[in-house]
Amino acid sequence: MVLHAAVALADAEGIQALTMRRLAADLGVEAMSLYYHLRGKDGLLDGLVEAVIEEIDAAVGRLRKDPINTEWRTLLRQRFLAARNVMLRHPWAPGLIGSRPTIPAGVYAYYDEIVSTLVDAGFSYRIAHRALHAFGSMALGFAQEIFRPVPAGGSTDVDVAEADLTAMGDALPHLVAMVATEAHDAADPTLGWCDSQVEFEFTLDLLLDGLDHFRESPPPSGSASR
Amino acid sequence: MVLHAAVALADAEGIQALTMRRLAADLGVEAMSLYYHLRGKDGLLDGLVEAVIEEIDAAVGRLRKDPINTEWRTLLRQRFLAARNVMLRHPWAPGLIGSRPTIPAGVYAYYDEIVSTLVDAGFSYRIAHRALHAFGSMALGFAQEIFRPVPAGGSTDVDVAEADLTAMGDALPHLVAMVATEAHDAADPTLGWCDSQVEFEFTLDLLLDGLDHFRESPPPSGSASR
DNA sequence: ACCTGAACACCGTTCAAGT
DNA sequence: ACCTGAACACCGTTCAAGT
Repeated sequence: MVLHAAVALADAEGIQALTMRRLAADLGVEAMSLYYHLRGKDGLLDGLVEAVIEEIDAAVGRLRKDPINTEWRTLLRQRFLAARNVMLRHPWAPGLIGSRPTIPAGVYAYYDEIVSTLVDAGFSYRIAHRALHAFGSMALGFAQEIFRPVPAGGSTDVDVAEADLTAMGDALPHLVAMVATEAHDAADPTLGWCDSQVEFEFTLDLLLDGLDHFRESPPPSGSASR
Repeated sequence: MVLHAAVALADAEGIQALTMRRLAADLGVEAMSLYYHLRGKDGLLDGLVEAVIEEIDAAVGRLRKDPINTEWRTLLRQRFLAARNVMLRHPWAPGLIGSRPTIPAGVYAYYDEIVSTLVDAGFSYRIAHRALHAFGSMALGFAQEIFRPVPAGGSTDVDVAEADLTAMGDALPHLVAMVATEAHDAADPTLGWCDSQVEFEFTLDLLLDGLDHFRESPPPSGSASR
């Protein structure tokens, strides 16, 4: 298994040691042979991301079997702790996922499950969407504008993410429904369905409100919540 | 100014286009000339990070002049929004800061100011520390274990961050005090002063508690906060 | 079906040499 | 003080050729 060897190499010596030539050497083969099995280095990196997602899914699957985890709160809590454990085993993973120019399908499926948990618990799609942003790096160890990626080299096609999602169709029912709802309700449709400024401020206020309870001296007047 | 040209190049064509040879070409010079002005490519990247931090500091300095911003909440809120604006101009910056093997001094100073704002508002150092983790990517656009970096290639020296901090001494009074307090109070000192598992769960519960208020259907029994 | 050698266009960097 | 050419050890990748 070439992917398994790649994960082992990245774990042992860091992602910068994962080189086509080095990976081939570990497999006792010439670098050019890898191109028969992989779609270049990008294919390799996409494979690594999928492998990590699968590892998290496996851990979450085990959690699901435990009857203790039926409540949305503990379900998400356990899920994120499981994801964190996997990331601690593969410290290169968050950075890799965050830097991939295209979002591997497994990541969408992962987020779809989170939205599913939230809406089943009584959250609206709008709040589920905000929760996704708020979780940020808690969910997969990296924080990025998932649904409107800035491709690091220009080309800010606003609709690309939406097109991607609807193309994926039935496999991601909750994400598709979420996007549909948000796009319909949007105050200014030209902004696209996801106004990341609003999401950012929502998360920020969530944290500031929560932290405020831990203050040990009285508020210096007029510190009402927003 | 070589740093200015580097920022312009990264802004225009992405960080992967920022190559010693390409940067030199933009400056009308040979690649080898850069080594006279820069400590290699690492020196260039460190310089980029410092430049971005300075840009944020400049924006925050302007905010400070506005008498509206005296309360900790609005002060931090405005600071993070300013940081976000800078990051939007330099989309490569969060990833770069997060991937740097060593943390540039300006980043420490930046966090020192945040801690200062928090303790002045009545937060304990312990909670200030947790707040720092909770803000995560809000503060600088990237999420990482700032104070115990995993250097992506092994070598997990637990005390390195603490040694760094104390060495920086008087320039970072609040950070130094925070580390001292936490190290003293630590239940298990062998863990180091920063138990990132605890920080992770604190942030997670902060978010889950905050989100719970937005649920639209009643809790399915027994959904007490933790 | 699977692997390979040679080659190409790139990297960052050193070093002795130029002005 | 500042710049340079040649060279080195690396990258990812193509392509025609082997078995």
